[in-house]
Amino acid sequence: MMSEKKKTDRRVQRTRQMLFNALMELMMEKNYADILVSEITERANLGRATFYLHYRDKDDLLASNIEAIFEQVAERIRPLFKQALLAEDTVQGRILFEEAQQNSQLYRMILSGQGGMVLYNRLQSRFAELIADMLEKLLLGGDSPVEIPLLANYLSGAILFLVKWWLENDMPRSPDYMAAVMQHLIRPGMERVMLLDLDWYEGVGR
Amino acid sequence: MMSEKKKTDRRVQRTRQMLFNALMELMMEKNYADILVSEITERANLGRATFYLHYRDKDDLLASNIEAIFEQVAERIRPLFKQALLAEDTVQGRILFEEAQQNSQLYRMILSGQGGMVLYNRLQSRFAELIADMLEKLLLGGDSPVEIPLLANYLSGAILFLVKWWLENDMPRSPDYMAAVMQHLIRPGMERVMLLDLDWYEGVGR
Amino acid sequence: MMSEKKKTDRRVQRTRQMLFNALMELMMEKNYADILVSEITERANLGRATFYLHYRDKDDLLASNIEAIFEQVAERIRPLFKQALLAEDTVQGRILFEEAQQNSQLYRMILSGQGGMVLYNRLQSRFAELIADMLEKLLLGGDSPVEIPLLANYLSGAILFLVKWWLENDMPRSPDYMAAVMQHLIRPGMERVMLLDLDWYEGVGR
Amino acid sequence: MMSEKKKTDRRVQRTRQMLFNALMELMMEKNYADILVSEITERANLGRATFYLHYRDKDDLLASNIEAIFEQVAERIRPLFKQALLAEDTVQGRILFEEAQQNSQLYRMILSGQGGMVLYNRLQSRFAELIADMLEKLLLGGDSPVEIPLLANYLSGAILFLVKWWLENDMPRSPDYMAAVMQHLIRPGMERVMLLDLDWYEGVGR
DNA sequence: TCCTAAGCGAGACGGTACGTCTTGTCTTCCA
DNA sequence: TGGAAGACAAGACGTACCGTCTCGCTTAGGA
Repeated sequence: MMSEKKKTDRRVQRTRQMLFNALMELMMEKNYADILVSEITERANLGRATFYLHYRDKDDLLASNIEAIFEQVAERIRPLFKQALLAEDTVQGRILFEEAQQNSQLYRMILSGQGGMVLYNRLQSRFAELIADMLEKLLLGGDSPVEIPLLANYLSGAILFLVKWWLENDMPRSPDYMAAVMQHLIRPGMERVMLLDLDWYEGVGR
Repeated sequence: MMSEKKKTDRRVQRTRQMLFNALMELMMEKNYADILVSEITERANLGRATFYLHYRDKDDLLASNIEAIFEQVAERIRPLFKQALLAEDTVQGRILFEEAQQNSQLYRMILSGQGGMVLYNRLQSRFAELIADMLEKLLLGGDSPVEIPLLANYLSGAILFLVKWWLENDMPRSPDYMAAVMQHLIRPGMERVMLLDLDWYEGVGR
Repeated sequence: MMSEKKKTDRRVQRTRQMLFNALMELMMEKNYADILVSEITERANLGRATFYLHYRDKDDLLASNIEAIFEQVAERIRPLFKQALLAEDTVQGRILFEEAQQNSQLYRMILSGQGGMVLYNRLQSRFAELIADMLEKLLLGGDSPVEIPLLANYLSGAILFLVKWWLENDMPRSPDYMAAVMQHLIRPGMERVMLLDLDWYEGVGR
Repeated sequence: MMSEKKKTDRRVQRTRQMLFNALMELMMEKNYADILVSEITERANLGRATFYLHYRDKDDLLASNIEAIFEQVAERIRPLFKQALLAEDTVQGRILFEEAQQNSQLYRMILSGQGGMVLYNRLQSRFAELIADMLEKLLLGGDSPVEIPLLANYLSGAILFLVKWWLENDMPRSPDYMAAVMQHLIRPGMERVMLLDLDWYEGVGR
């Protein structure tokens, strides 16, 4: 019936998975730019020609799997944003740093730029999207005095740089501590901005 | 007597300058990674061999001039931080966005990653250093409840992402507006954190 | 009982025939060396894997069928040699050129080298063998003053080059004419050599 | 002045010579078709990329040097043809076989087809040209009853196959002997053909 | 009539050579 | 002496073709 197709598909899927796994492994060890196709295939126990059967080049391999990666990451992170940033407690923030801790190698690789600009930019923009979604839900259709993308980018920069700094310095504080500081740094400003009224606009030549 | 030496030196300086200028021009046009040494020398009207007379490779050319670049940038930005972040008014912040506006091509190139991770990371860390310096001066030897590098990285992420978003979206707001929003977002949190007392530490398992 | 085998055999034979036909067709169109296995199987409406089910490679396909080809050619040519070279008339020689004319594409392909050196060499050596056989029969057990292989190679070179020239120049003369010239060129020398006596040997340091 | 150019030229010439020498060496050892570009450059102590700096591919290397080779060969052989084929004595013919003997490896490689069809065909056609030139000079402007290219091809086939047979059988006879047999085989026929008169044409439907 | 073994198509895969491209080194000459 | 010109080695790239393999489909014979 369709088992024929399925078997071939599975074999192909397995090959692609092995290639991507090899790439990810290598990205943990060295700069993305310094990784050779032959290193990838060697690590994946595949012939170099096989690589080109599936992907045009190294960037294609990354691009073709990057979204799946971020979908996983987003899946893990999304629930954290439900209340995380504006909540009284710091539970959600703590979970964020714990998540970073558990996959510290991955996040550090991406955030420190070892995975290349494409990966870095994709993580950053995906993160900003997640935050924007969250902000919109919080507003429940109400208008924000300041445009959401601006706020989302501010938040993503603030949070990511905190995580980056934390990971690059080998996590010198507890997730609890980081979450608390983050909360204190971010929430007051967000609350202030959300409450800005129209009068304020006039003064700054929007 | 030594005018001969001097002339030679000047000639060398001129050659190096032309190489770096060519690189900067090219970085405005395409990804750093895609720029060839031959493109640089061609644009500089020099032989390719001449390049290797002065620099080991493309990265060396960038690295050898990057600090000079950032010194200029820092020189322009440093005064802005004197009071910028904690001041009541938004004058300094406005000047920051105006600076970004005037050299928008350069900053956009760097912040969007077109100049490569090295340049991006160097800008980011240099920026964090500037902020850290400023914070230390503000404290006048007094202790900060939260370590300065953490705060400096938070601030640099927050500010740079705001600038990045602004430039990538073709500066949809006035520098005034951006400075005001930034001020509202950042200052309350900073004030809160600076006032944290020791009691607070106990709760979060430093 | 054996009809089972037979049917299978026939199917296999048909497949092999189609592969060889495809190869022969392609050899008429382009250099043997430039022909791809995939071109052969495509032309034969077979899968590429099927090719390797029957032959090791392209050379194997040719080698495995080449003898059959030459058997056919030899069958057609053999009778011509009965008296051809030493006869008074040129009937047999004319038939030779007529044969070449009828299969001009094939012979031209082989003789001009389009079929590769293997085919060319095989035709040449097979042709020399045919001539050697003929010479031996003519001698009826008597000794030749000059060794037969030498003569056979001389004759095969002389004849094949005449045919080759004729075909490559689009047969500018009639078979009659070619046969007559060939006769005049070859017969006197052959007669002379056949009549050489032992005295002659002494002078040339056999 | 021009010594600059000359030095570069010489270096290039030397590189090309080394490549060609390596190819010739390899052609003595194995089939032309089986020789790899990397084998050539390795033998020539050059990088593979350097090969492509000078030649498009293996065939180009051969083609670009083949004429020089044949010019040398022709230079050595041309004088032999002054009287060789129609003279009473066999001196010239003996010299031909002695030439073949001295460069037996080269001629055997070419004639047995190890050097590929291109080389074989080029030698054969160049040889026929030499003979045609010689025939024309012999006729001193007088007309030949049979067109010269036809005769030249007959002669080149006859002679080359004799040489080929002789070399492939490890020169079982003396050059003297071969020259004498060749003379006996060829001269009577050539004389006969040269004396053919017009009456003869009518019978064969030119 | 079914069933079973063979021929075959499809296509993934490892391997090898190709021809191209860019890099970094070197040498020779010129200004 | 600095720079231009350009030959060269090194080595990764992406492509092409090869020969091998596995997996099902088809089909023709024998049960």
